[in-house]
Amino acid sequence: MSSPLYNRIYTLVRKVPPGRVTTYGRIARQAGCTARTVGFAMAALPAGHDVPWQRVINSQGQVSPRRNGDGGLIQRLLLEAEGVRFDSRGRVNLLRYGWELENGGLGGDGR
DNA sequence: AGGTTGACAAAGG
DNA sequence: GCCTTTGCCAACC
Repeated sequence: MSSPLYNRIYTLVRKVPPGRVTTYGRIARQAGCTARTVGFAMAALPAGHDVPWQRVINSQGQVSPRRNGDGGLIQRLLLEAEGVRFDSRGRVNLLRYGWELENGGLGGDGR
């Protein structure tokens, strides 16, 4: 958090409720930067944070396999534990679990 | 100061 | 539906 930008990103991610996921692009737009920056901020997360980084996925609804082999698997398990259902391809239905930041909690879709 | 890489997004084939 | 190219911003060499 050496930069207010990162702090902004972390704050936005913290606002994501359990059982819900969001995309890098949405956070990036709210944080005032691009998706790449958000991804980098997640990678730079220090140990002992309160940021549910696992709830942040890409616009494709898939978890991004970071260089650290087990990370993606951990993320998937954490989301499943929160009630997020993955399809056979390891993808999440953003229309159902996608959290709309601007609305402060959406999900009204529900199938 | 310049070039490459990276947990991405959007557009095109 | 998938894969490829372009653009993006910040960090690392």
